[in-house]
Amino acid sequence: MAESSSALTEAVFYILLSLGQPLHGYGIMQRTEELSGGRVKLAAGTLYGALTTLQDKGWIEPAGGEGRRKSYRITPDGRAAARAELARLRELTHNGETIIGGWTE
Amino acid sequence: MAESSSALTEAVFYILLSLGQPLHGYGIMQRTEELSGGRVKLAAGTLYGALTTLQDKGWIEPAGGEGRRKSYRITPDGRAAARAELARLRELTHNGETIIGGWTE
DNA sequence: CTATATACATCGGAAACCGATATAACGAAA
DNA sequence: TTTCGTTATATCGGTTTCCGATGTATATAG
Repeated sequence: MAESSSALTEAVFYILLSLGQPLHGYGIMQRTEELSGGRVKLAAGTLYGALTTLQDKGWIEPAGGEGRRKSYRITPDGRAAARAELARLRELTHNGETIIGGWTE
Repeated sequence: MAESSSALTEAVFYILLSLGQPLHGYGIMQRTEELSGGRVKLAAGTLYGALTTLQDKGWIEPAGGEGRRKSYRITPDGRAAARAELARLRELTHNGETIIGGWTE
């Protein structure tokens, strides 16, 4: 790939989408499954690994936590990354529609 | 992720889109860059690795080759995979628009 | 003749995902 | 009250995929 707006993985995109409001890890799992209509189920390893990576990137940050839960919130950089990804997805979808639309039918 | 329609990488999606007509490896590189408006540039390792993987999956197949070029064509399974990916992209784009559209603004 | 573009291929390293495993607290049912 | 399912976080090893570098070779343009 190697380009300006590098692709986000589906897991990361849904994690960011899930954090419109502060939410804890397990809640992100559930919200992702809900948002995707049950299609995307984050594995524990994927989620908690990504939470660390995303904090290192500054796209999410801790937002306190009640009891044993650890909540996170999305940062401005995180929102920017999600918007950039949406733009990439739109372009990709558009290209796919144009080209695949011209196949046999 | 772990789901019914597993995500294709951008590299693989563009390789499939490039093969509307039989084309050789290097041509796929160029066509991908062209189709993506210069944004996606396939690294050699990515391309030739993916060509092997995609043949193993039965999504592309050899289509002869003039001289030192090796051409490939997409198979019906390959087309199905591209269409499934397009559906996934549409859903993802739609979800992204809905949710991100509700942010700050 | 030499540099650039074409063309294929492999290698090692880095990400990212997954499933399994571990730990632990909670609430409900038996 | 004990046991089971859910909530909740975390780590580990293995697999896949990508990337950039490197290698080889031919063709073409300057």
